Amino acid sequence: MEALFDLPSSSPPPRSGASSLDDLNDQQRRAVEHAGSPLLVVAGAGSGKTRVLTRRIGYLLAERRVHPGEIMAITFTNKAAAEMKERVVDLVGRRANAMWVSTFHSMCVRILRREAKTIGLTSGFSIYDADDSRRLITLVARDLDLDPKRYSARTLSVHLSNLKNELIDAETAKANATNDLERRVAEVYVEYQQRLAQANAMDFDDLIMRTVEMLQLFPDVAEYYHRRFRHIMVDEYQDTNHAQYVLVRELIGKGLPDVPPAELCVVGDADQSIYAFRGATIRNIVEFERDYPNATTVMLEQNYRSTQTILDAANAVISRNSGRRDKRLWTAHGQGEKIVGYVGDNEHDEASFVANEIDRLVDSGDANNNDIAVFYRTNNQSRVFEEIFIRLGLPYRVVGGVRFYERREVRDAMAYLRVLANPEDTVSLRRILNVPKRGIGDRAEACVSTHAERYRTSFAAALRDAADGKVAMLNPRSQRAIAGFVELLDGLRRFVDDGQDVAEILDAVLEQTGYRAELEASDDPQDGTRLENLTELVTVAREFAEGPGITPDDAPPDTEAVAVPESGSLAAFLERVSLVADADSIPDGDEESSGVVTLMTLHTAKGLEYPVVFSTGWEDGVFPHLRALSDPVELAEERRLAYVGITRARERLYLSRAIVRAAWGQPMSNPASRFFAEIPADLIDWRRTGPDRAAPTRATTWGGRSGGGLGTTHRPAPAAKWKDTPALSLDVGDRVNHDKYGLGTVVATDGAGPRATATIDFGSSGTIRLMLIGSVPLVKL
DNA sequence: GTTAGCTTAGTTTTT
DNA sequence: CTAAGCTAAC
Repeated sequence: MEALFDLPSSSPPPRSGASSLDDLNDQQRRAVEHAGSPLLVVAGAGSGKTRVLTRRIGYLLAERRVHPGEIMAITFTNKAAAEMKERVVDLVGRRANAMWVSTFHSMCVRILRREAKTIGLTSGFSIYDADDSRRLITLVARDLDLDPKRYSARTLSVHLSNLKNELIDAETAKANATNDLERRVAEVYVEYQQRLAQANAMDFDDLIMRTVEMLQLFPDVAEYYHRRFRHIMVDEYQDTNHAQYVLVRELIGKGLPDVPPAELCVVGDADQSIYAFRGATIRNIVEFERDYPNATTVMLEQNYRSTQTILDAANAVISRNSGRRDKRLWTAHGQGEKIVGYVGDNEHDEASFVANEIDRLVDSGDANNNDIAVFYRTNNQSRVFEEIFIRLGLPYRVVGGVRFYERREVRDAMAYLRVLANPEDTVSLRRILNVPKRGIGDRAEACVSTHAERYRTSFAAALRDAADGKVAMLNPRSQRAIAGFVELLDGLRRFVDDGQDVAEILDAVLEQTGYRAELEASDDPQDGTRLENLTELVTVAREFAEGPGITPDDAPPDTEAVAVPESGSLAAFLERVSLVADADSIPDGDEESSGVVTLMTLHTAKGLEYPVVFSTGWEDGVFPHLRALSDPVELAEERRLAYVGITRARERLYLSRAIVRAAWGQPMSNPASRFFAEIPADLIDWRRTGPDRAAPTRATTWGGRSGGGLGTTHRPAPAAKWKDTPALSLDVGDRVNHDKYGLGTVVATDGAGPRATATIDFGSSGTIRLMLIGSVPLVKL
């Protein structure tokens, strides 16, 4: 949350010789100096890409006489944007503030608010996040009588998002639908967009799509931006989706007689693309040279972060992905320590190994807690680590998981604020209609909703009608409750009209709605935490309101009439919160967070680095994830995730797995991650390779890819496609032999395809549930 | 209209 | 196992 208040740091005087490039390597320097055609910087992990970006900006300003106002730099996170701006300010001073350095989304919001009139919007529109969007989809799907099993809000939401990421609008989707699912999705899409418009709201994907739409539809608007922005830079280009790709093209322009296309510089690493599941296309970076035929490419391969051992492991793993641009990271740092491997009997054993090892490293003075990070594939894996860390009194911090702004109580409070700012915000309005309980139940809500539909009016207007007794079938008790609610909102809105600050408004909301009182009266221990979170939110709001007068983008007052919300205002607060998820709460070694071990998913780890990294849960079915095992495309993405994980480590890397891990309450035995076999054996020092008693025979029928866990010699996995399913089809009663557990009898089977499992009685070795995926070291006798 | 108990379905998630 | 969503009884 701290990122909410990142202010431009008080600028030290510009360093003399801001444009001296002596401290850059040849490639970095080429990237900084390149001029005149589109530039792709392929920046391997740890190769100093942020440095190149900021220095390039500094160079543009100092040497090429570019005005800061002509530069737009786009990132994916607010944190990255704030960091970049800060570094440029350090380099060239305050005038850097005239640049636009922001995320795709906040840049679009800024443009959309400025041009709201052009496309028939009110500038105070709400921004719906995934949760809001899903709620609206649920409402729409229900109204369309869709079977919630076949068309879950989740599924629909994924499809809608994909369409928007491809810039396909509702009508086109409808016209092009070829099967039942597509037709249904298109129907939902059409209705959903209507409801969004009615609620004066946009979802995240709309922000991009509508900006593109506007630039394409209104050449004069586009021309304004073409004239203004002469340099466009995009960070993490491998994470852009199609819509963002087109947006960049539109911002650059095709060139006019007196306005050549803007100069483009993109930076990225296809090997670190791990967000394909959200629409990111590796294509954008891979095909850059085709998209921009006169483009220049610079490759940054020298790594300034890790030891050669770590880089060798990373190179070896990622080289298994096909169709990639070959790129080999190297360092001048030297070989360094071997990677430490560990095989635990179960996840608790694995976690205590990690904890003990951390203890040892800290005791011996090799590391501080805050030098250390523990990575895992999925959030639920953090639990075992937390348990043992608590037991041992090891200070830690979990990044991610349920985020502050996603907590129910915080969302409820924010929904009130949103309704106050945008009365038509239906999703927020319906969310708080009966929260806290005030006797407006499903039935009453349905009556109001029906009324709104019949009279083609908004839900908000229908609510007022209900309060006035104009809604059919509504019982007097509900009518009174609704009247009370409408009055409550009107009362609260007066605070807004009086120009009270966000904190005061929020406080009034919590007080007058009885939300706070309800939590205080509760004896549910969870409610205590909820109360704390709300207090925290009030604090956040207060700091925001009292913050020095800067606009949400840290932008200086624009000379043009820009519809940026007034600083510290309710609208500004809402915008900030909508566009900042607090993934920025990552401890970065400063006072507040020193001495704390950091736990996070591999995804969250991207862009970070730690002297000591524990990457855990290296098991087929966990990492790579079960859902990726049977799909080569998804498997390739998991491999990139492994690459990201490995390259986060500066000096020491630990890779571990557990033989048995509880999954959904049941113990599951997972084979070693196939990625183990992709790391040259001589890079790993196995601290433990499995149960001490085990001296199993290797089964060879399916390749025996038991990973390094057996401590056997490294054997490279065959390059391409593994048939993971059906690996082995078993029935109750079958006799089997397992590498580790020996002879057993199948007592139950469950699931099909990649999810098939068998519960097997191994006699003295116990009864264990196994996944029947390709690499399970099991043979049917 | 509310709530307790049941069923069901479970990656990752920068905005 | 756990959280969320739904049905059945207060």
